[in-house]
Amino acid sequence: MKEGPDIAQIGALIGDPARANMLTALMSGKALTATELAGTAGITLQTASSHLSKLEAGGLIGQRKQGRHRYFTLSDDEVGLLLESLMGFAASRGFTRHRTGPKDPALRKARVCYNHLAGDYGVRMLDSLVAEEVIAGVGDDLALTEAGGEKMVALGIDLSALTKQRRPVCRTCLDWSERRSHLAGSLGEALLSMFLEKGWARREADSRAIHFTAAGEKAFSALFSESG
Amino acid sequence: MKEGPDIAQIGALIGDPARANMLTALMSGKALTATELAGTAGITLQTASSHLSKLEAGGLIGQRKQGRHRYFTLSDDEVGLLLESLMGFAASRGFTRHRTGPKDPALRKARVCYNHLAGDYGVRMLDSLVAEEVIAGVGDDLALTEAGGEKMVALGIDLSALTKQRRPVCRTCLDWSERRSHLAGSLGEALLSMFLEKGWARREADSRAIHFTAAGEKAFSALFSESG
DNA sequence: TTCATGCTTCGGTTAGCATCGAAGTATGAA
DNA sequence: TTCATACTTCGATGCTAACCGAAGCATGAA
Repeated sequence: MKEGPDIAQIGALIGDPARANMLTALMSGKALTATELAGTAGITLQTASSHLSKLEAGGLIGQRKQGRHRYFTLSDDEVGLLLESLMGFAASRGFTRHRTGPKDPALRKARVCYNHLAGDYGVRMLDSLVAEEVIAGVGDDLALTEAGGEKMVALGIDLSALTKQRRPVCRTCLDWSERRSHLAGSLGEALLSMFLEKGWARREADSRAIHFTAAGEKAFSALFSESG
Repeated sequence: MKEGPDIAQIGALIGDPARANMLTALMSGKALTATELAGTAGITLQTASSHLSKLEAGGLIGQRKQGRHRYFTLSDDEVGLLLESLMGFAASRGFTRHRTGPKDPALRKARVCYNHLAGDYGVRMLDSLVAEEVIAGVGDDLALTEAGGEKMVALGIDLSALTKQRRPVCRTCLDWSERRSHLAGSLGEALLSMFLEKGWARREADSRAIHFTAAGEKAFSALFSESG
């Protein structure tokens, strides 16, 4: 009689290179079709289909049909957090797949972590939010302060929509490149959406990298300065 | 050219049932021999040896020779944190290996998480430490307050020894049964050691469960009351 | 209806790896 | 030295699962 949950099954799900590549691609937060995922994994459509049904059975991904396409996404934030922490661990043990390519600095600066901002910018943002006492709490039990809520509303965040959701508004996510926490949760998602909508930043195609415009950099730094 | 660290390799390492069982056994924090680990995994010594060398090559475990024995342990806190978070995720997706056996409530109440206290008691302890402002901080960047440090010294904790180590003094670890954070890091380890040394609690054999004595319960509750 | 696209299912092949028996090495005890 | 214990290495086996070709199903366009 073994104790506790079975980590071998999820390990095995993530342990296959093709599946790991698909999951990493889905960390971009985009909904991708089976064909696209097969491409990034470098396998045929049949094989990809088999992998996708396994991942879905394991609760790691979900799909929604739209016409004759099937769009796959990670199931929820939890999966994103787990994958990001696995990446951090992998990096700490020297499991890398690349010879530190040209994309690498961009990824470390700012990238999508499923649905929120990660990398140097993500960590700096959380640091600033804490320093300004917009967010308070210990461990993963973060919460918006009252004054912080007002600031977010002033920024144009629809706070009531966020709090209605079942998932947490604020949550930490261990950044693999910075090895410190950045902000996840529905607020983290809303802030990234805001950056993109306001044109402060745009997503790179086929990558998790986020590129800030010059104006965006300025606005971001003004809002989330290091001094708080 | 794939981006980021390679999560497939660690996934594969953890994904084999025999290896997962060994790692889970090592979450007890005890140093175990190859023979013992082979027993818990239900495999022969040869097979276990092969698995152990793979885990060691992957940086998940380390060994120290002592006479003709080889004692294996998890490499460091990081591995423990990762495994615990994997257990939480596995539990959330319904990957369990047991029919909620009799040991289960004991594990959820108090157990070893590699080298610190987890379960209901672990979470309550961190809550109390935060409420009493012994510990402050956001996300994983926890720190002892000045007053908190004095309290720990009063309890008999050798604070200078803890701060000399390279690893963090305070750290959060996501509890798989409570789905909230408990205290890890060198302080978390020191506190658990103290409980065991003072006879407040003892470890169950062949299990991660921790059993508190009646006197221990009382002392623990007095120190870490919910009201703070 | 006819054709094209997107994806799944089936069947058969192949490769990798977990497994164990047997032999080899190292440490300690007698 | 001799034997026993603890573990590793080698070699062979067998099973699983990843993989793809081919066929089937569903949706949409013409």
